[in-house]
Amino acid sequence: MKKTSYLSSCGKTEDGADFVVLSDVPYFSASQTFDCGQCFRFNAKDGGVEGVAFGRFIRIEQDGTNIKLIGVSEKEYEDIFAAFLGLDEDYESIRSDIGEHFGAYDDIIYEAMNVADGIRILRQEPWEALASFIISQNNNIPRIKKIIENISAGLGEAFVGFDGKTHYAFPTAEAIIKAGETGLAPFKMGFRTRYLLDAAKKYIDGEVDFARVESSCASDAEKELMQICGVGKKVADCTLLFGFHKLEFFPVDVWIKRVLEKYYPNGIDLGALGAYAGVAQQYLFYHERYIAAKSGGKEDEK
DNA sequence: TGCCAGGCCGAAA
DNA sequence: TTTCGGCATGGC
Repeated sequence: MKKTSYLSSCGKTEDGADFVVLSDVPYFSASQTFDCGQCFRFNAKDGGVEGVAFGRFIRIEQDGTNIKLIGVSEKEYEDIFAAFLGLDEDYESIRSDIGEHFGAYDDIIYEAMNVADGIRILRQEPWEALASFIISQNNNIPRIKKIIENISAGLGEAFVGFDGKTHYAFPTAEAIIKAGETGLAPFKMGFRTRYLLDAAKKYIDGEVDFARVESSCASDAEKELMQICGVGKKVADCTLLFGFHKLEFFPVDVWIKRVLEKYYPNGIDLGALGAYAGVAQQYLFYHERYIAAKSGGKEDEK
C-alpha cells in the first residue's frame, strides 16, 4: 500500500529549533541519497547529513527506518520537505517496475538495487538543478561542491540557520546575471561561466520556459532546456530528473557509459526503460562508484 | 606530474 | 550526420 506521510511527531529542540520525526520509512538512506551525486549542497556531519535546500538549513538524523529532520516544522515538512526527500513516492512499486524493465537484460540491476536500496530521487528546485549540472560538466564532484558553495556564499541570500550560523541560499538567476562575467570570475568556473550566464538569461526572459518544460513530453522538455548554450542531453536529462522529478529520464554520463558497456554488452533500448528509468540510473551509478571506491578507485580491466 | 572529471561546442570530414 | 580537438580548473 502506498504511504506518503510517515510523520509520527514534531516539536522543538532545547535550542528552539523545529523538528519532525518520521517512522517506518522504507527504502530511504540519508547518506546514500545525498552521496549519489544528485545534489551538491549536503554533507555528512556528526553522524547525520546537513545542508541547504529551499532556503533553509536542515539536518537529517537517521536510525534505521526512523528519521529526524531538524530545522523543519510540521508545515514545512508537509509543504516542502516530504516531496524534496522523495517521500511521496511509492518505492515498492517503483522497484518492481525497474526489475521488470532492467531485469530482462542482466541481473546487475538487482545487485545495484540491493547495494543502493536507500536512494531516493530528490525533488530539487529546477533552477538550482539546472545551474548545478551546468557547473558539473567535465568536472569532479568535490570541485563541483566547492564551486557551488562558493557561489552560494558569494551571491546567495544569507540567513541564519537553526544552528545559529549563517548559511546561504543558492543564488537566484537574477543574482547570476547581476554578477556578470566579471563578478563570476572569482569562482573559477572556467568555460562554464558563460553557460551559466546564458542559462540565467534565458530563464529570466522566458526564452526557456520552466512551465513549458514541466508540462511537455519528454523530447520537447529536453529540447526546451537544450536551447541553452552549454546544456546538452546529459545536463538536460539530469535537470529533468533531479529538478523536475521526471523519473523516466536516464542520464548517460561517463559512469553510466561504463556500466552499459560492462553489463549490457548487447545494448539496451534506452527508449523503453519504463517510467522509473532515472531511479534505476541512480542505483547503477551508485553501485558502480561503490565498486570503484572499494577497488581503490581503480576500475577493473575491461 | 599527468590523468581525469556526472560534457558541450564548433569545425571538419 | 558523426567525429574529434579544445576547453578552465583542480582533485587525486
